[in-house]
Amino acid sequence: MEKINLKDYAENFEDTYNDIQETFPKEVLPQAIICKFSSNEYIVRFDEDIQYLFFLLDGRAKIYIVHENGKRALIQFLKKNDFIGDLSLIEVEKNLKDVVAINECTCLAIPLASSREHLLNDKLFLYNLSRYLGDKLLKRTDHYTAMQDYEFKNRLARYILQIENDGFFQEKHTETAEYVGVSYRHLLYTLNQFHEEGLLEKRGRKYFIINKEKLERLSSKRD
Amino acid sequence: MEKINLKDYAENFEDTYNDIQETFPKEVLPQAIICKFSSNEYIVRFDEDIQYLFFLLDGRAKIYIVHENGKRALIQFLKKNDFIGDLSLIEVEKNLKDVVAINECTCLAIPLASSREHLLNDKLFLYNLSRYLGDKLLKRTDHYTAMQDYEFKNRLARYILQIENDGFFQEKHTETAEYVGVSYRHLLYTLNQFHEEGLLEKRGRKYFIINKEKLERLSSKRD
DNA sequence: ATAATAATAGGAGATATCTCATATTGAGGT
DNA sequence: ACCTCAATATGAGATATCTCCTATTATTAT
Repeated sequence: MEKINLKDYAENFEDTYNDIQETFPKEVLPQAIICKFSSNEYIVRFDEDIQYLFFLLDGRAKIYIVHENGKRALIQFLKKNDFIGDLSLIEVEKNLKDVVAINECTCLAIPLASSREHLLNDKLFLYNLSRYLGDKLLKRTDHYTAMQDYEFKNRLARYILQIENDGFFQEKHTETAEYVGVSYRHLLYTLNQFHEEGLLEKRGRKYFIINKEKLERLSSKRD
Repeated sequence: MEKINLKDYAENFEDTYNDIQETFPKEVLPQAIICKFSSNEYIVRFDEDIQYLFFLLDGRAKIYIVHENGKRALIQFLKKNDFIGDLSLIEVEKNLKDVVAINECTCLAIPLASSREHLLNDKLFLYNLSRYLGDKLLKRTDHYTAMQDYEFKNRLARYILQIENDGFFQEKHTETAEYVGVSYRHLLYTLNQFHEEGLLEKRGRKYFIINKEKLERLSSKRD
């Protein structure tokens, strides 16, 4: 992890810095720094205290919950403008999560010890935080209730459409399996099935969507 | 649904009224009323606009999410001091949920139209709302990730211990099945299995826990 | 009180999904 | 460039869980 002075960062990324100034009360910024994490680096570990509230400025990361039985579930992908440590800030978190950078991640890091009080006394920040948490709650609920009410091929179709890029589905299968909550083996079975049914085509190790309509039908219906 | 004047209610339930005054900014209370819902009555319907922010003062209710494929999932049980309509208040909700009273429910009802602005400008209320949402997010995540990482008998053991009363498990099987996310049929299989393994005993139509330790072991481990 | 509806209960068979084993290929570190 | 570890791929067999059916009790509503 590499630390950068916020001032130095601000000079090179004016637009992002403006966003930051609108999101956080000005009292906390003097203490904030920029942290850069490299791919696969842990931003937060489930068994260590968290010292900062992070705000993701660039890059992608993923949150895992670690269970006592050793299994872990990928519960969310993080992107620009997501918080890390929001639940620790408001002190409701009991079990921390693992947060791992997927590619290089640039984060604003606000020290909790010195800034908590400022943050929790800022009306606008609290309002935004509520909305952020509410939105997260809804998305997570949708994700998980879908697991319960749709069978896997429907959920997979949905996920592919959601994360597809230029018609290509190129997520790591290991990660996909953890996120959609099935075994790696079964994911491959279903991907093959999609292939045989003429929904996807394999190009190198990526899959290309060749029948988007059918995929869309599958994603929202039974079938 | 029966409406009661807040003043009248306050006279009979002083303690609860004190709680209310601490939870909500005083500007909104003059417009608030008390609503009583009877057992199985809908407090909110997924296809109708919500006009009030409700705060549950007494009784139990349950939230369902309704999916396009017709299935619905019980996502949360509500009890005293839970909000209903919190996500609509902050306007992040897209798909409403069904909320159904389990027994008689008494709610404080605050009209959204006239009170939204007051609520969202009150620092203390926003702080409490954030904590409430954060806590809800954590609990819901735990519930659902457990579905993914533990097999059903573990989850059922956990649920029984969580909701047991004086050693009796007496929830409706239909509701339990919807909440823990398995078919009614499979729930019965597993309950019978617990019976055969000497964990539960059937008394009338309730189950009585006769080996709590073993149930606890089952609830947190593989096995 | 009686009909109607919801909850409990269990049988039989189908299948979605898992576990374990094994081989091949790709990427990161020194 | 070489080694190691992670990711991809697939087979075979086991099982957790589902769907559909049919009775028998409770509850609720008229």
